Amino acid sequence: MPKIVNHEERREQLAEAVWRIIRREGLEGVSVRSVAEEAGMSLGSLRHYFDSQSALLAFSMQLVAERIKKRIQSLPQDGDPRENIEALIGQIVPLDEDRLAESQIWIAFSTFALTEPELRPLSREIHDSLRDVFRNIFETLAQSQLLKPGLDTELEAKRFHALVDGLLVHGVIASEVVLAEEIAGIVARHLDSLLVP
Amino acid sequence: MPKIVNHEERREQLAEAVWRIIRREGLEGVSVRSVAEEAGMSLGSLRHYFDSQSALLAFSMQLVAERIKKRIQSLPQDGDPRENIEALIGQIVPLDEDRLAESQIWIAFSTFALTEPELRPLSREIHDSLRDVFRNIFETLAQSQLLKPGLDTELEAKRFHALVDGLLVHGVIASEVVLAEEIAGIVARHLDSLLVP
DNA sequence: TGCTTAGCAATACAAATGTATCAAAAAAAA
DNA sequence: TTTTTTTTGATACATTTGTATTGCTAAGCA
Repeated sequence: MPKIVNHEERREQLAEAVWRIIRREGLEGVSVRSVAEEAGMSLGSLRHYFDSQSALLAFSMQLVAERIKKRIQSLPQDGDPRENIEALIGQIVPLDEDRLAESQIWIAFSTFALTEPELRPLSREIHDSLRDVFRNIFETLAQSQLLKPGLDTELEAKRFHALVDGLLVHGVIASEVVLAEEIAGIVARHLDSLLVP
Repeated sequence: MPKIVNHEERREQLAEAVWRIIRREGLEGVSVRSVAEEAGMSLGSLRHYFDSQSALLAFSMQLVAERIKKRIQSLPQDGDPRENIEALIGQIVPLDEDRLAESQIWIAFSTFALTEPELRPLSREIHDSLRDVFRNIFETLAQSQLLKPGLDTELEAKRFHALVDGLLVHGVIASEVVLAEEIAGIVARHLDSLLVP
């Protein structure tokens, strides 16, 4: 057997190189050559781990989605419901540098996926699963009588989901201006308007 | 003097060709050749109207921004304040096919501008001017005593702005699923929660 | 009628790109 | 040590890309 190389690890290294290029130059800057150089390996090496550029992009997109998903799933579910929700949102919205990086990468991939049949299903799947998360939140809140009476849970879930994604976009577009506290404050205000005191 | 050709009109034709390609194939599909073909003219012709590809892209982005801006400015300001606001939002959010097209194009350009120093200022300018629109709305509402008491107008402006941009993104990502009435309903619900009855 | 010049089309060219091929290198297994 | 096989690097190639050049066309002006 030849040199022992952790196949999956190498693939993740390449995906992370893709991410760095996306942040620096956008998806237009991602070529097989630029990625290989960024990852410090040769073109032939990259080709050994990914049969095509689109396979590399699909994997890179999938990986960032998985990382976010895992981080969300590993959140402690103690604390009161409201704290749980704010912790969850804090994993989505760009409150710190890491989250900002992820948001930039995710926006780039999502936009790209709009016209790439190969990536679009994945993009939609992530979007839908996040929508379901919001649905669950509100159904649980309603059952626990924590929601103000008379609210349409389905509509409120969609409204909150849109607000959170809007904050994510604004955090990326105006990252020097939109402060983390601002985002947190808006989320807090929204929850105040929905939950019983 | 040679053949009389409306210079500006030709440039707009080319910009519209760019838009069609963006909708169909994304910004990656926009090359000087594909645009020339889409517009039904030769490469040399295109070059005659735009010195470079980035000039073409900058103009195309500027033009879509101007068209939206003009449409917003030409809105009748009669009707009660709430109707004015809903009419304004209706010009931003993808409630019909034309608005959906504009949203798709705008998202593509905004994402592209994140890493293109030449386009970024324009993107920020549009973002900021829309932010000011929301600010004005809420300041006017507050002065007219139409806002529920105790609201932070600055924060509410940002919250509404984020919600609207989030709805725009969701309308584009899930255009087959997110219905126009849904979007309108969410906006209406949000205004209900802010305005005095 | 001829002249001037904006508009246009064709061609060229270097650079970058995705993909393919192939042989060398390296390390485990025999 | 020899064999085997994954890993790696180099090179090649056809396409596509942005840009530049050059000459032709056509329409208004003298």
